[in-house]
Amino acid sequence: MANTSNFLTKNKSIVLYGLFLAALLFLLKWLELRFMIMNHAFEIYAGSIAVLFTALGIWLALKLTKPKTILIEKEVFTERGTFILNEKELIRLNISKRELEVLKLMSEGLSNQEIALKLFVSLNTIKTHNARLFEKLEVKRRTQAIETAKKLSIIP
Amino acid sequence: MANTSNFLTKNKSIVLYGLFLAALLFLLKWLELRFMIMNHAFEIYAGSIAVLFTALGIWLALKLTKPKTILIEKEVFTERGTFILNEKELIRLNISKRELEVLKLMSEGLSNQEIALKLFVSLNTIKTHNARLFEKLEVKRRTQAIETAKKLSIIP
DNA sequence: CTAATCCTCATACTTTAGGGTGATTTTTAA
DNA sequence: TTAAAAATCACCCTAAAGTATGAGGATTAG
Repeated sequence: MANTSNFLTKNKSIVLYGLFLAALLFLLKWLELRFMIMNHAFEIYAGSIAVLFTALGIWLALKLTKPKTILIEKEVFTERGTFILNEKELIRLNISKRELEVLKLMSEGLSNQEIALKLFVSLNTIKTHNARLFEKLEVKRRTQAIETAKKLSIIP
Repeated sequence: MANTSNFLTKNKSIVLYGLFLAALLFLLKWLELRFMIMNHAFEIYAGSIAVLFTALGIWLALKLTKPKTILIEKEVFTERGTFILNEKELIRLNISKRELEVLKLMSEGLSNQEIALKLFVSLNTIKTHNARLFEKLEVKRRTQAIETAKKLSIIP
């Protein structure tokens, strides 16, 4: 059932086109009879088909063309000193709140020991946070971490 | 040559009859074909029109409609203004060219060893420069030196 | 409930950074 | 030219940073 449904959904246009053709066949047969009687209906018939299928072609083209996606990077200038946290990057890099906190203090020039005291945790804890941060930011040193984080607007 | 001519003359009627039969067979076959085509000519004609005008419709749609585009605007925040080196501070703090050079590389996240290699000097030389820099900037660590220097517009 | 994160901490070890001291060689400016 | 500043380097030592591994408690999403 799921497969059928899926098939129908995916090939909706093709199915519709098929149904339309079937309907046309019936119409043809019916018109054939009429043709016997009305000799000059042929031009009208041909014209109708032309118009109908032109419309069908247009509809198909509009339905089936994939819209192009154009990414426009709009540059927004900010005043000096205006920091806007890039939350998308935080999510992308999977950086936790605590790690960000450590990163900030690190960028302010605090030593690991000072950060530990400020956050009421042990020095080892800060070191662990650092290691995780360096991993996530793909850097090797705190100075690089600060540089990268600033570029990504993770810290001011 | 004489033989052939003789044969044709003697059996003229038979040959003609044979030829006529052959012609008739051809005619029959041709009529049969024509009959078949005549029977279905209408459908073929209609089908041709349908296909042709479907194509025409598609072509029209693609030609005459603007290409479907979805614009995705991404805001990129850029800080207004460029970096202007604060020479007064450099003079005030009495920081030499070489020291500034080291400071810059330091802020880019390079280790002392990397800076030494880049500037073709020994690791000890870089350490000496650092010590002088920290003294002049009145800081204790490289991270603080970077912070302070950025605030003073000594480095970007 | 439970699997997955997150935060925490420890131990042991290596590497890098920084402090102190002293010295030599360029460069620069009076 | 000559003293001052700048740049270079060495050695020794300590402090801080970073790596690796393991592990327990708290929180949270499925």
